[in-house]
Amino acid sequence: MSRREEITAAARALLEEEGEEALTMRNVADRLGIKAPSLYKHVSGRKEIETLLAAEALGEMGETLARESDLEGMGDAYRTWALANPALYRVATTRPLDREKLSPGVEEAAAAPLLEALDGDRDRARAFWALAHGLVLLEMDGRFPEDADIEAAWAAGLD
Amino acid sequence: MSRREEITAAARALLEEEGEEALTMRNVADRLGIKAPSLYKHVSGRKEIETLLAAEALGEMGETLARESDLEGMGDAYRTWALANPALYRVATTRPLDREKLSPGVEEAAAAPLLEALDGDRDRARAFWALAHGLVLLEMDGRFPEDADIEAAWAAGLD
DNA sequence: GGTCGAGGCTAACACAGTTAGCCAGATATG
DNA sequence: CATATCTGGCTAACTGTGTTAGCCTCGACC
Repeated sequence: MSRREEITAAARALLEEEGEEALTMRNVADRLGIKAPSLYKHVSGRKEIETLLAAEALGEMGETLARESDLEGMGDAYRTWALANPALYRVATTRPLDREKLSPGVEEAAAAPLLEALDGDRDRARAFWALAHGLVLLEMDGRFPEDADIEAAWAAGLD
Repeated sequence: MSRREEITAAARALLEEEGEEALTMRNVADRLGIKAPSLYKHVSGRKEIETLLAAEALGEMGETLARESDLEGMGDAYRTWALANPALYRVATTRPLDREKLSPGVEEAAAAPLLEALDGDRDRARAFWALAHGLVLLEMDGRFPEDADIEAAWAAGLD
């Protein structure tokens, strides 16, 4: 496990255990028994850590979707994963990620299962993605009252 | 124009002209020819400024939607407004807003036109909202390539 | 065995939000 | 009219953030 990977792991643990605002250079360094400036020997800064996390998250989401066969299953899986990893989900999907540093193909791989389930129709895939993304974010942010889940059925109703 | 309103206006101008990360207490204060600590005589902190901005934004979005009659028009209007006010849109719709301080009814008013266009079907209204929200955020974050707008048609296709 | 890079460290800077406490001027009160 | 109070500004300061500069040590390699 390279130092970069250890940093990514520490960052992720921080995100899961203490939430998004706990992802600071000093906290990450603490987890590794190190001082914050030393992190810069391995990583260009906080943004790069976030990019590493995004890559990891996108990979996992792609795998998760790939395990499903139909759209409804993918919707459920998407929601379940996101709600199980809310802070990581936000880091990975909110904010514009810089594709330079992202190893190429990560995004495509994440989208592939969905695209396949929709017979390669990119527009519908994007619409589905947007719907899932919107639902998850609104739910995470508590923008809905206490019902809501019927919308997963709506995603199915979409097709 | 009360001091609170002036603060809100300054914050909004900052958001529009210089982007989200320019929304700092010191910048807001500068716009008013004041020092940052003085803001606390009128506002409890940064979070409250964001709540004020959210209320304003939700109001405007509600008005914007109310001007349309069908779902497709609302989709276009929603997207147009969001892309014209990206930073404000983010502040208003991202992050959980505390409803305590929000004058009650603001949220309902924003949602009302959409709900009416859907004959009071809350689930479909939420699905539409989520779709629009997802599309806008993904577009704002540059998560799509350079096509995309066909999805607006998809929103129509949804119903 | 000397060289040198990898990977730690401390000190420091700019800037964020925020608090405490002071002070002038307007405003209200006796 | 004089006095008290309240409003809304101020400076100084604290904590926590990302980040940079520069030093030092240890282990690997010619």
